[in-house]
Amino acid sequence: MTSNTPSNHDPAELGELERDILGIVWRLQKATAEEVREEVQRPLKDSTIRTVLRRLEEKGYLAHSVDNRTFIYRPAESPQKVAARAVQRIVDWFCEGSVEELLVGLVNSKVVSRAELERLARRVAAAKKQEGGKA
Amino acid sequence: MTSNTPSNHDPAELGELERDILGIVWRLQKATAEEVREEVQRPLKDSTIRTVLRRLEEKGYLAHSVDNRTFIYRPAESPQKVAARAVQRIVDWFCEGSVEELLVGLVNSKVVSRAELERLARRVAAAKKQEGGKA
DNA sequence: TCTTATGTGTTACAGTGAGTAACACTATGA
DNA sequence: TCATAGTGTTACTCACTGTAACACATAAGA
Repeated sequence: MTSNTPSNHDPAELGELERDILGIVWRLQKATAEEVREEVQRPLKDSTIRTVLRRLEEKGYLAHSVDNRTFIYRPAESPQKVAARAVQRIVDWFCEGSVEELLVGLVNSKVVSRAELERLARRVAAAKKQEGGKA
Repeated sequence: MTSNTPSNHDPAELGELERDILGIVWRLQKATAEEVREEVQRPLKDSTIRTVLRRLEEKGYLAHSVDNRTFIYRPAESPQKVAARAVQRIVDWFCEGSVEELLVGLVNSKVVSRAELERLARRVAAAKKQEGGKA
């Protein structure tokens, strides 16, 4: 078993380095500590990278498998899923659970453009038709 | 001047108590420390409440006016705006800046239902027509 | 087989932020 | 003038994050 705390933690509560490293693993899809270290901007010791990777796994964001005694880390969840959970939290905390409120705010704040939202809605609607309404 | 750091801080980085109290002020629209204390579930000392209120103001979430030497706190920004900023951060961090990715994730994770998104898009489109495309 | 890389496990320490609160000070009303 | 209600200041603890050293194991080469 490699995953620990499934979706208990809050992605927004990650530190900056943790986010960076998580992002790197997401980008590379899978990575060893060494590979991550090559990607990270800051000059960090190997043990630092490994500590962060381990913590990310403890928090449920990563999982690892062992290839010939080398740890290969991979995302335990898709970025989309993690992001969605983060948004869910935001909705709960800041919008009293109303997604509409949130989305209206997103549009008003230009995070999402109206056109974007429309396009997206159409796209989603189309997808629904195709899939026949499954998840 | 009562507002300090306009939108510099990250709403997701608030602690639990801070979020609670911010939520209370948002709900009440305006509140004194005493009023907040009555709303908070935990039995907290007055000074605790006031410390948190002050910190929230320092962080730019609240502003206060003085009514007869009593502080009256009010939101410095709408919840929607704060939430939108929080979402923006999430998009930047977890979706490589792609809102589409995020929204697709939201739908897939059932945070937003397809119908909801469609409705919303229509609503937004309608609003756009009325307002003539202003912010 | 002995040694050397290479990689992991464990442990630690400093800085920061949040939760929590005491205490001192001030002004207002009785 | 005295108590009450409110603010300003300061502080302490805990958890988390960034950062890393060091010890241990094991595969590969001499």
